[in-house]
Amino acid sequence: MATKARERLLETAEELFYAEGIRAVGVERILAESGVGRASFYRHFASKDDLVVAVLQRRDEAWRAWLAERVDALGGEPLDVFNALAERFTRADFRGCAFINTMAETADTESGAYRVAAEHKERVTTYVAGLLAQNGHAAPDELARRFVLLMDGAIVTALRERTPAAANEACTLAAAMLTSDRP
Amino acid sequence: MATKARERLLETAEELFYAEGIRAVGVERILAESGVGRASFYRHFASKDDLVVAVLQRRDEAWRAWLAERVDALGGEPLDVFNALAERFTRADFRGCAFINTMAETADTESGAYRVAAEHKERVTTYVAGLLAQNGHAAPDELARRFVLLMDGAIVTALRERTPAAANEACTLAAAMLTSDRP
DNA sequence: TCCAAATGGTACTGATCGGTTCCGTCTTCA
DNA sequence: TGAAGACGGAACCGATCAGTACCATTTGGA
Repeated sequence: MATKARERLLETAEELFYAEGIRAVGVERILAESGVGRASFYRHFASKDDLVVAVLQRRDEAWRAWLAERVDALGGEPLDVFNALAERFTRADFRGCAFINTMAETADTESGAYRVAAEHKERVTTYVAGLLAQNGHAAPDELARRFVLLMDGAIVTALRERTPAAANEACTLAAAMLTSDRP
Repeated sequence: MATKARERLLETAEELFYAEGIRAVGVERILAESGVGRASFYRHFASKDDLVVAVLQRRDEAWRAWLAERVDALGGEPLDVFNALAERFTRADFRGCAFINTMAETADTESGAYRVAAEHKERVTTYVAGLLAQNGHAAPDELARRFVLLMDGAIVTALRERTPAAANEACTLAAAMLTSDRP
């Protein structure tokens, strides 16, 4: 067995969903591109929706692990999240935030996909709050909420401008917020 | 003729596209909900993509007209754009920014839909720059870019939190940016 | 009043959607 | 070596997709 079919399905689906959108990618495409048989697909996932949820959960963990790793490598300060984002924005395959995109194209807020996406943002917020607390900032929860607002604003801006400039601007705004916090 | 078929198609499609996503809404649905015949649809629009572009152009103008009207009514100061947004966020049918959503679910940056969406954001930026210049702020173009970043961040945050709180937070960040600009 | 244009309804196309079923093959481990 | 399970391929299902063709009706203007 080359690679496990399930793993190949998750990898292929993640790439395609992120690049073209969840609804735009049919099961057919995923099967063709992954080389997995139709029957095997439905042995691993009850439905396409199941696959979508699994893909998003997987990406949530990978994304947050990546962020923590990059922030740590860049110095471990809260503002480094924007430097990490700037790196993402320059990637050729950058297509915004997979979770924002999911919420944008998934109307049903009760669906599994929407839930996982919303949860991802909360977890990122929690991570940023920890980072802020760790660096001695007061009211880390409130600051973290604004950090994520700036991060999402930067991501959406980068998606339409296709340049990493937005990361720096958001960083500047965040820096002003932090300094005004403790003069 | 009750209402012109074309107008009914645009209205119905705009509602459905915004509420459920462009790809999620088929031509069938639009016809059923608008009461327009299939043939009439294709007499007015060469394809669904044509309708999508027309809907987005229409919404772009309506949205910017709405923003200008609200800002004017609220006092005409740049920060009022966030108060206007707060009003939008409380609407029961609020589902984020139609243009961000369009870019999120449209992978092809060359498509008409993506182009109209990206253009919309530029026009909003231009409007905000004018507002800033009108109120005597230096470097209005640069400030406007950051304003729109904050607006988009607030919209995305409001979409997932389903509360208008993000508008106030973005407003606070923008206010800090303006005051640090001229002390 | 009469005619041309606009309209709504229906039937149809070929393609694709998500999902089920069966079958022959390959891998893994005892 | 043998058996069990994982696998890929293909045929098939009903539903829906965007789009076309034809026809009867309604409308607005002359």
